[in-house]
Amino acid sequence: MSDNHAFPQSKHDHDACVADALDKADLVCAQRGVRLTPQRRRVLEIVWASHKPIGAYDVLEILNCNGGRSAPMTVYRALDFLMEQGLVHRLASLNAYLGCDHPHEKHNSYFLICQQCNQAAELKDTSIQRAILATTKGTGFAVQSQLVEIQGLCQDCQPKS
Amino acid sequence: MSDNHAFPQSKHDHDACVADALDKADLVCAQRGVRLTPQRRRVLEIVWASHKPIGAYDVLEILNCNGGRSAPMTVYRALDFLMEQGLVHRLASLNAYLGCDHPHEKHNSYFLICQQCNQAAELKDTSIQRAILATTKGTGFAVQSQLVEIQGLCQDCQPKS
DNA sequence: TTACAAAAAGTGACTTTATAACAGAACCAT
DNA sequence: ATGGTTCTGTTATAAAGTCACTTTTTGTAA
Repeated sequence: MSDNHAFPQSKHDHDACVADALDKADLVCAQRGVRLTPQRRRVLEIVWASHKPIGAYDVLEILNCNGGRSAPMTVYRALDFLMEQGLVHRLASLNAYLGCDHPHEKHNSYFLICQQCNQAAELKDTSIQRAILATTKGTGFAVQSQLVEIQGLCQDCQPKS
Repeated sequence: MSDNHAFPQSKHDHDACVADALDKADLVCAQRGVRLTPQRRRVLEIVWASHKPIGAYDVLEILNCNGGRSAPMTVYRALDFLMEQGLVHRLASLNAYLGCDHPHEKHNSYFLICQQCNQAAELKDTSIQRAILATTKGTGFAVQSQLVEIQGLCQDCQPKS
């Protein structure tokens, strides 16, 4: 079993992982000529640091934990920017946000969400995409975007046999 | 192109369609020994009558339009029951509810949502399901349920060539 | 047939999630 | 420097959903 696109390992270096994501973000924003301002960077950092889908108001709470007084709009604006740039994704079934680890490329991603530990994994695979296109073909529907969120139990949370 | 599982035709008999759905609902509830009370039946009727995904508060408004005084809980409780029985589905990307036209059988459905006319179609197809299972296989993830919502333009709303 | 427990509905306050609208500050290209 | 654009602050409010408790209805069984 490869660890490619899988759930974050329980024993990995969170800090390095977050730092890496921020580096990537700096890079793609510089390349695109958009501004990863301190606010936006801080929100991205918080989302990544949680290492699982996190709600906007939870982000806000962390943002304000040192006496800050930011309002919800601040967080939503930052999240909107980050989503536009593909740096975070929104999980509609959780009303929560998750850092994306390959923001440099356009992709149709879908998500595995563990109902036990609340971790989520983003998978990048074309077979579902192909199945969707094949299935909708006969309907005359013009696909623009898709939302695929799969609930279940990750390997670590399954009852051991 | 078949009209099987497609968008509702613009010129179909809404009333008959709703009546049919209610008949089916009566039947499946009777078979299962659960109670499709007047409230629940009325909410189901409203959802069906809209013929497109409808929000809980919009249901409430219709429910109350003749001087009723129902509270949100009333609607949410009815919707919860209807979802348990597979009589309606919730579209997470819209926070809206849609009547299901084949409540008698268990099914993994997915949805085409037109961004123009806001109609939605429920598709029942196993190829996406198979693709999901095939893709998740290597991850050790145990799939329990899935959410597939596809945004785009239905045939009627596409720019004509 | 009445009495009782379970299921359903009523009620009001409340929580969570998200947006609107407008004012002020920072940035940056000329 | 200055003026437009982008970003942020701020207040209020909308939209979606839940909690906790009460009352009513309903099916069942003594």
